[in-house]
Amino acid sequence: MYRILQQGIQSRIQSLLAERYQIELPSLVVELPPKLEFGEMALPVAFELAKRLKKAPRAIAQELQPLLAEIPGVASVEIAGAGYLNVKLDRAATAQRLAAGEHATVGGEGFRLIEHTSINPNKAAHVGHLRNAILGDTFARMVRPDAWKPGYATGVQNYIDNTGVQVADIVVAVTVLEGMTLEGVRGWIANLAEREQRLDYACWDLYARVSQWYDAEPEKVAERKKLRLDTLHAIEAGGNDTAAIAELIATGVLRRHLETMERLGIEYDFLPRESEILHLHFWEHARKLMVEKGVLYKETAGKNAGAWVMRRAGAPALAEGEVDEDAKILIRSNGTVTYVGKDIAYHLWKFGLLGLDFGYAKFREYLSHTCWVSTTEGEEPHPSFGHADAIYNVIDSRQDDPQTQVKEALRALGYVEAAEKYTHLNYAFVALTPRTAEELGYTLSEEDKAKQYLEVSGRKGFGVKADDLIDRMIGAAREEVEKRHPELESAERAAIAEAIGVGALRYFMLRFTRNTLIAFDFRDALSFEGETGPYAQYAAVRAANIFRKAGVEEDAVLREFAALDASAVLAEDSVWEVWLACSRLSHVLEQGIAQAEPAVLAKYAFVLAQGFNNFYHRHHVLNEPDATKKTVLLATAAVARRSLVQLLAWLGISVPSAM
RNA sequence: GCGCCCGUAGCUCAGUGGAUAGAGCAACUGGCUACGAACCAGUAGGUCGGAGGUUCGACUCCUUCCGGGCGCACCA
Repeated sequence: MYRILQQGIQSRIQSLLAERYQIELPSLVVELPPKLEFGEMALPVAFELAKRLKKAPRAIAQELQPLLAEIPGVASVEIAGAGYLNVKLDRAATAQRLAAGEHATVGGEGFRLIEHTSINPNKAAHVGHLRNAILGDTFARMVRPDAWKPGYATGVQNYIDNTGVQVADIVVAVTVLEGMTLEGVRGWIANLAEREQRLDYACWDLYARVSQWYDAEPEKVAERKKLRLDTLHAIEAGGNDTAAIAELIATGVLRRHLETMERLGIEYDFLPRESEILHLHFWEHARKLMVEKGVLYKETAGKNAGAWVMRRAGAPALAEGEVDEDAKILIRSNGTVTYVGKDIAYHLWKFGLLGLDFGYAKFREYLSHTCWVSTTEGEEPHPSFGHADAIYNVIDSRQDDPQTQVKEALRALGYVEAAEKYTHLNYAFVALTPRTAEELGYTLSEEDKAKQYLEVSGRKGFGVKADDLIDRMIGAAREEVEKRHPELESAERAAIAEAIGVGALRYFMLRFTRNTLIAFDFRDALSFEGETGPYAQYAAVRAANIFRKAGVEEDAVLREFAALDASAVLAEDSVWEVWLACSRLSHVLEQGIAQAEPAVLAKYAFVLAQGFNNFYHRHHVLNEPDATKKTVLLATAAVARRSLVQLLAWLGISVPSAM
């Protein structure tokens, strides 16, 4: 609603300026003033014009003032300071439109592909993976179509590197360290399942063990590393027991990852696997394309002689005969492809530029849709997943370089538009505070204890496992629910605790902007007070409680409200502030999408909840003697609750039945 | 060496070139016979890492320096 009014005022001013001064202002700043006494919208436009018109800002503001005051929805315009134009809205009119559900639409054409999670399937997911998945899932919720917005057609995929060296490591661990055969592995997995033990947890320890084992005896390092490489090659080749073991473990661990993520409401549409990129020869096609266009060339001199390379983004032009030793190697001298090479092929596929497609098979059924996995053969019919118009890769900032390289390959191949629609949704990694590391039972060196944070490492088995964290969050919520609501049935208490625990976790991962490094600490994460998910949930629950106790329906209240003159009640700032905050919903969503920054919404959820809690405390709705005022207060609660529930849904946070 | 990110209250973080730099936590004061306090009100807490520059105006842009982190492999 705020956005609609804002757009109206913007276009009005733009046409005014064009008429009067023949000035084109493509973008116009309209900001929310720091205090309500300055109105609802502040325009510093007079400052901007002062130089171009060679007039004092205040004089310009005075000229614009009466013209702005005529805009529908605007109650008054004041000039403040050196030339701010402060707009006050017609509160009652704005509130009526808001109550009727009017809001700016968000959405557009084109298929958007969001890739997130992408955990190597050789160990349990940890807290760093949670940040990735929660960021990606939230962004998908912000963008995709739903009951509130048309949105953008969206596909969510989770890339599975099932043939990488990490998988080879876990195969070495079970075959060499544990001495299992293919049959043995099958039995082991079945046995774990019977005892309800998590395969990914078992692999977590094995992976850490085998990583140490490689380097444990100096004279055997070369031999063991060779074993690892041979294992990797056997997996890549396929059609042997080693590959079968890898497949069993990778798929088993992948299923666990999907279970873990589903606990947080995170689902996927498609799981492209590296094994298919390999077996369907994606790279061969990409290579041909790149060689044809001269993007990929064989280096003949210098340190990279014999390898096939590609120039880096922004590399300076070369003189005749000069060698670019900084070029990125895509094919090693021994003929094998590097990670970036495979990634280029995969991204050509994403944009439908490769001329090849995966086979597709059903992998998992969610309540509302199917998740597909890549295969060589595949089944028909299947949905289409490539041919994206825009892509978003949720990948940690440590991959900035390779990501830039893939984008550069697209650009160099002439796919400039695709390169521009390629967003690396990057974020800083998650580390652990020394205190939390010690709490988890790791022994730290004095040097480590002094650090601000410690980097998690799957290889070292150092980190907080995702399921453990989720268990703890829900457990902590459960304790609170038991205390507060002993009267409720156990199943309901469990459901409430789950909503709160998950809400707290998701909010915790979203409240930091993407490039803020999170030093994870249990004490912070387990807090349910202040700027947290439960705080926002609580505000929504309180609003719902009003209606439960009053025994009236929100819709009925809003209908009644539509027939009222609410201006007297809305003149009270403590009431109007809630409406104003709610009116910014689509504005903030649009902003969050434009910046690809879910933290914008998380922050806003807190502000909205805070506004409502404040209102709740100042106005005792059910005891209100004046009938008109009571209806307006009820409508305020209804709109606040509706806005909060919608906003939290985009954050993947549900509102429990009680708190 | 080159590239990217960060430095804001005791701690954790917000802050599209614009008004007196804001929250949460922690500390201290106060508020439940209420739509249940997972809440609210208040107090205290700042050379926005340092120095220059651009601008009517800089936490925000530029330069430089100082701290901290990450990335730049014929590892994946």
